[in-house]
Amino acid sequence: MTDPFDLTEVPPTTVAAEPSYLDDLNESQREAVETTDGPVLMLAGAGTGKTRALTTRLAHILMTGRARSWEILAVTFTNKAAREMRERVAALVRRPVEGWWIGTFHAQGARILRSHAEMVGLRPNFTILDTDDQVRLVKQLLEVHAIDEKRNPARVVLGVIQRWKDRGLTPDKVTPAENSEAAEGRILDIYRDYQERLTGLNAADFGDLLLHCLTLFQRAPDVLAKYQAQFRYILVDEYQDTNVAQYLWLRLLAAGHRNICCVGDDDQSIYSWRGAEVGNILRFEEDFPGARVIRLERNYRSTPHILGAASGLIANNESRLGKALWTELGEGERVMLRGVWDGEEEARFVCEEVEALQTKGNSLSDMAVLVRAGFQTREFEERLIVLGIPYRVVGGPRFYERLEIRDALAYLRVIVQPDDDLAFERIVNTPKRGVGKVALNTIHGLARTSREPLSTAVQQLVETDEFRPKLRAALASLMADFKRWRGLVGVMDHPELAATVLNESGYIEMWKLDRSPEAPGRLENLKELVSALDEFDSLIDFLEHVSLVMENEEKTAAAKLTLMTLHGAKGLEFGTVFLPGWEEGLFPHQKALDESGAAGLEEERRLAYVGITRAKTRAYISFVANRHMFGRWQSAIPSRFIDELPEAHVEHVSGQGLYGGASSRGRRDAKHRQPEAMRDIPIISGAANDGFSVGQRIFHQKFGYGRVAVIDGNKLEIAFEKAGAKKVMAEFVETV
DNA sequence: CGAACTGCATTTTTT
DNA sequence: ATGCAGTTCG
Repeated sequence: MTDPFDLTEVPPTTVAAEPSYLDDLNESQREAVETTDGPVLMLAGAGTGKTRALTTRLAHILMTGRARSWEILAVTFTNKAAREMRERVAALVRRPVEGWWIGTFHAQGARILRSHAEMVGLRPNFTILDTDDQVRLVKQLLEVHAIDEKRNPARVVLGVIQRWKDRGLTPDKVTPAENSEAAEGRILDIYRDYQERLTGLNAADFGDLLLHCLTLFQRAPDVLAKYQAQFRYILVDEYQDTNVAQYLWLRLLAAGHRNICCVGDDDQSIYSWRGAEVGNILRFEEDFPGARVIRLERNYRSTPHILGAASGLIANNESRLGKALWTELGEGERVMLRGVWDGEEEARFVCEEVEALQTKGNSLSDMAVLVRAGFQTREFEERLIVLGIPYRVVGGPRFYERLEIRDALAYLRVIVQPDDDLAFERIVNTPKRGVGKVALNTIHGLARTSREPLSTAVQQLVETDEFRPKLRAALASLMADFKRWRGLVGVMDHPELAATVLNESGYIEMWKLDRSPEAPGRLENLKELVSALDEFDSLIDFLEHVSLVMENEEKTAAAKLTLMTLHGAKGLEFGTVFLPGWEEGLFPHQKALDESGAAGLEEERRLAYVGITRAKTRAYISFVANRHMFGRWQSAIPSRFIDELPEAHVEHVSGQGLYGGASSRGRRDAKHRQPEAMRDIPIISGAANDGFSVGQRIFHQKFGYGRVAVIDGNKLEIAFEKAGAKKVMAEFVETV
């Protein structure tokens, strides 16, 4: 100790005693915090204090002066996780934390992209599309390409494109073999056009936020180098959920110093269907040679029986890194297993237990029913209503995804960005202005031929006689309204402006006149939207927030029983967890088995593992003999996962032997396909708008034959033989 | 153009 | 059963 040359006892940057925040950590957590440099894989099992380790690590890097707040990049998947990390780090370092890079992959991607948008053909104020916009765009492209939407629904095509994006594939990188796998190899064309349209719209979808970054880093090594130098430390949460694009993004950013710490649990990888690659975490040591792998195996959440049941189950999986969770908690209760006749009885059983536990002093807020699929909540809700037990269903449509909110946002978008065609199209006939398919086609046709935004096309069309007077007046008034509203930006404060727009557009009125039961709620939501605007500095700020942070702000007042999907439950914990519906076909879900085979089964098993490990003290698993699904009764057999639970940790509670009956998993007849012969070919030939001369005889689809009277640019005044004098766009006139 | 009718599929979800 | 989307009728 007194040897002046022995520096091993003295940490490089701290002089005094060890910082107190390290005291609360166990040995492996501490190792994860203090191994600041070089690649680290923190394998953190369920309930092992991973968030604590991660946030403390971040704080440690700051407090020891290894980096300043803007030099640490911390990425998460959800805004919720990002917020939690921010709050916890802020609490640890106890000083304002400005300008730091803690956020979702997408938010960070967007932040980088806004600074270098021009490198990928965008302007810095690009729009971020929501799913709705994407689907509508793909739909339009399918029409243009005359692809049968029955065989290739827009959602499916978009899915293929998104999976490509998840894998970091820009259109030029998609191989012919991959392209040929769906829709007769025509999706790549759609993908190309889709990207082109996005660029034209100055828009990016979520995948682009990362993909464009990759392109940017490749095209501009100096920009990449700048970020590599800036982010001296990188932290990644839920690494098992990263897709290839995110992996490449991280690898590029970490390439220099390799100070990257990835936290995850291969046993909790349940998102492969949306592009997550478990391979990323399994391959970490190869990707980052010399990586330190630190296992967090001490569990602070669950009793030994619960851990034993979960561990025994997950041990049936082949591809995993392997962990052995342990706990010092007392033994506790075994996992309770119950078989019942049908879903109704299952709901009754669960609710009885809920009431019994409540009587014993357990709070409803500490119990949850975790289901495989959303429809399963229905039977529980019915029973809960009968018994008057308060509950909440997590995972319904989120605030910003509601129809009325999207409509309202579309109005605001058109005000801020007049050439936001997707938004414009959404609201041009909402409320009804008499704009039908035909009128919309006309507008689209003009916009396409003259390469203008839809709103410009409409502006031009209302100066002609193309539309019947009523429609023309309605559109003219809409365009005038937009002009006026745009004039109010900066004059009126934005919540007031939003209210004005919603009122004057007739949108509010539309819902007031609507007598459906949802209408009042929708009006409520609109009010909420307007007041939400208050918290932002401008409309633009607000719209940026909405596209990236689609959040459900739930005000939790009274204690309620939680109903949600297993997927939704990841990362949460409850004293008591009910896991109903453990039947073959439902869990593991037939679709997962059909589509992904053995890998699908393993993912379902991980989902089961996630479910059990949510429980602190009690877990109930139940299954029925008969399940009412899709309007049919099906006899069911208990899930294979039930057999995989170690006997020592489970207990069958009364009501055994009710299941029986062979599984009758009816194979559906192969459906014969209907050849689709009809195609809607656009009628209007794109005749160039030049070459007209006064007196020339022409033909118009709607007004018939006539002669050109006046030529005003691309607007023509025609003396029609039957319809009289009209102003029309040259695009819609054919020479005879 | 919009309302009524018919056929059809029906997991999981974030940004 | 149910809801959605596409087609047909007024």
